Amino acid sequence: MEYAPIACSHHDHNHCISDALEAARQLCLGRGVRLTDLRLQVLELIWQNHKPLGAYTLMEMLARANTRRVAPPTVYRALDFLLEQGLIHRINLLNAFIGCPSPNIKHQSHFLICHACGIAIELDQPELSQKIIGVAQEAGFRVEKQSLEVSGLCANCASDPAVSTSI
Amino acid sequence: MEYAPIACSHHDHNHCISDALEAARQLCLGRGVRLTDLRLQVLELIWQNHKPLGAYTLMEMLARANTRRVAPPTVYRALDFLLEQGLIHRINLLNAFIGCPSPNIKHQSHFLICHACGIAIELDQPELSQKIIGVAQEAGFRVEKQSLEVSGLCANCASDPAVSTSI
DNA sequence: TTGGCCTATGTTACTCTATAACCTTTCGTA
DNA sequence: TACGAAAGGTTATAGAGTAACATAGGCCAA
Ligand SMILES: [Zn+2]
Ligand SMILES: [Zn+2]
Ligand SMILES: [Zn+2]
Ligand SMILES: [Zn+2]
Repeated sequence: MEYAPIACSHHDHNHCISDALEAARQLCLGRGVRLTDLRLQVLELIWQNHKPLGAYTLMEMLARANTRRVAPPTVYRALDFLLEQGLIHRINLLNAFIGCPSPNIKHQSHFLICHACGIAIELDQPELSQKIIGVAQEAGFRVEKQSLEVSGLCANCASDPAVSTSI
Repeated sequence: MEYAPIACSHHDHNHCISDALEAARQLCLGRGVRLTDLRLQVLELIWQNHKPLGAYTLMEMLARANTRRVAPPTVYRALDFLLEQGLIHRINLLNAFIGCPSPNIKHQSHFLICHACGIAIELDQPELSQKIIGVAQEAGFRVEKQSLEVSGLCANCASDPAVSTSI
């Protein structure tokens, strides 16, 4: 393996969570938008691990945490906010949502998705974004948003499927 | 504009349709799989233009053409077959399906999608596929399937939105 | 500090997308 | 012609997302 993405290796995930939440707080403060309790709670749930979560899974988690029913619009509105602020990405392949590790930097949505363990690894490859823009321009196309979703096996699952599901 | 994708220019679309259907017939014959009336009909409907169609839109079109109700599983089974054979692609961004112009050649699903006129332009860029595989390999990831969905404005819509909706 | 406004959340009902399960028909082959 | 497999029909239901309207909470100006 050339380099192990953090999502794909054993690591202190509490660190991922606290970093993400702190970044979100700073970002919202700086932009003058409100990171309400609900929005923060949804973001925290999404960051529970590196696997994309569906809106209805989040709904159940919210309902359990708050010991009351939570309806779809509640969670979708929070998700919409987080998407707008770039704090999460939507994985179209899975109808699911995942936290963005670098919400401060404007970038495209490029993911590696393991169909064995379910993790989604966000790529940070501006060069790839540029390449895609170049290819599009050759066709006279004006790019607004890219979504690259590569499915396959992550490093762990490729070497030992049994182990990686526990991460 | 550097080169105009056929989907994006005025062209004899009947030619697109007949080419696609003939290619499908040959491909299925060669593989020993059955291109039934229903499957052919769905493929033909999908090739109606270069815009992805949803399963429920196809259902209605089928119902109208056959003057009887058509239930979801009917169309989804046909779509599954066409997907398996590589005769169509699924656009996750739109929950919709579009005909593949080169089903004979194994390739990845790379699309430019215009949000103004709705057309989807399939890219043919093996070099881009390789680049993506390379980037994934650097993360120890074994690629099985790529889905690149770029949204923005096609050449027509970028220059004159009013015109292009009529293509 | 109060009133009013804007934003966020709650609630109900609904649409759109997709699949499970089971039955009937059709097709190719023995 | 009879049989087994594959395809299609039917009903019901799961899963994902939104519309529309009511209520609550924060913010600011008078
Ligand atoms: Zn982590
Ligand atoms: Zn994995
Ligand atoms: Zn055409
Ligand atoms: Zn267009």
